[in-house]
Amino acid sequence: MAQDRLPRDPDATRQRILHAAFAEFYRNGYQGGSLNRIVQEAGGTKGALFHHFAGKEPLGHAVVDEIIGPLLVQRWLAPLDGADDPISAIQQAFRRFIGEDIASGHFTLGCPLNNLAQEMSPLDDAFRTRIEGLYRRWREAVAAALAAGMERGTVRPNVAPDEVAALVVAAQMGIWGTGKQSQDAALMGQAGEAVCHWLESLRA
Amino acid sequence: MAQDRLPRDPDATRQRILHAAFAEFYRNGYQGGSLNRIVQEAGGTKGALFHHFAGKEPLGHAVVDEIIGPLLVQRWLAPLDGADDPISAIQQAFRRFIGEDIASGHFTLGCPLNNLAQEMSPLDDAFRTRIEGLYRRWREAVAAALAAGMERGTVRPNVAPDEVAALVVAAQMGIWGTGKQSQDAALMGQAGEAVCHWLESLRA
DNA sequence: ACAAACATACCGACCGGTCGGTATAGTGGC
DNA sequence: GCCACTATACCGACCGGTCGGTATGTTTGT
Repeated sequence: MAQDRLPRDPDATRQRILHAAFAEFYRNGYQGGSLNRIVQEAGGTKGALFHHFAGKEPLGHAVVDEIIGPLLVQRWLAPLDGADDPISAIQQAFRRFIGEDIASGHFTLGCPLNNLAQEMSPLDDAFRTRIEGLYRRWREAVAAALAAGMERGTVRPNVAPDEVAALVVAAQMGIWGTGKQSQDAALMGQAGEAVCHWLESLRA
Repeated sequence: MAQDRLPRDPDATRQRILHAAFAEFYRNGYQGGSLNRIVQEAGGTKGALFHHFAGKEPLGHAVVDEIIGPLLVQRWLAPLDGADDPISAIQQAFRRFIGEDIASGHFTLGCPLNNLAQEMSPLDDAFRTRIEGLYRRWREAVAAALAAGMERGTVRPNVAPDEVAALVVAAQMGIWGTGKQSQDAALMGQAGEAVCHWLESLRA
């Protein structure tokens, strides 16, 4: 049979499947996401998917570890690294990514990490633990940056870094959730501004 | 055949199915929720379910309208009615319901309204619109209470009620989402305290 | 150098099972 | 007797996952 197969490239195939899975789960959730649609979107087959991933669940874990995790670091953790003024850094991140997700229209799909977190946490502890690790790193990074800011004198001395970090992350969940639910960009922006005003009140 | 003869009571049957559906969707989501499990839990059959509801989607709508809606009113809207001091009323609601949901263990399942909102908003506009109506009422009630508080002199004059209301509701989503994700009651309580401290800063 | 032998990458038909939904028969209350 | 109500058997669609098989490297013996 004269099959015109694509030239072999296992890594690229794996990445195509992984990105298709991310998009499918982002749109339809993990439970609602279909492996058939994923392989179709990736231009591959079930055989290829099950060659690279042991099943739907390991595929979901790989999406968290290899796609969503790095995305979180890039968006929310990297800007805090060695920031003299953590409050401004957090404000800038909120304003920038709310703006970007509104511009791209992605805000109607919410936050990929939060989507998976809300769907899977009560159902599958392996998912929950993986996701919790990411959120914990996030909260710890915010708290550490605030504590450093208190040392440097850019953050009010009587704030509790852990408490503020818990609300910063919770607010991100809620704001992206608000955008996804309402599909109202202005409302999402309003909630973001409210966070920025609250953070402003924490300056030294 | 010796059937255990339940007395016929259509309204009670409908309510049993409705409450079983609420519990099933609360635990497994709408897409992951199974009609077979619902009728089993309700002690009924598919025939009874499809007699009282035209299908899964109308059943989901009824859960929102007849169960979740009243729950929202009772928890978050009623305490604001004619409150002289809206900030204290909101703080009390956060502290009370975080405490109740931790005590009951329900915090690991998140907020029923937010769960449905996050799952269904991008998938089904009929769901989204229904849920959005509830959230809009909530935000409007908070904003109105704050505006009234400004009139009475219990709220700082230079706050934007709409903005604060957007963050109050977003924070509720995020805090219940944090509890569901982390399954860490202390962390959820911490985030709640952070909201209360923020609200404190808005007093006149 | 070259082919046999093996490992990897991929294909797509097919599996059992569950899903939401339907058709129809039986039953109790006005 | 009628009809709202409930029960049961059943449907096609789709699910995640499996499997036999094939095409494409890579290694190895001579």
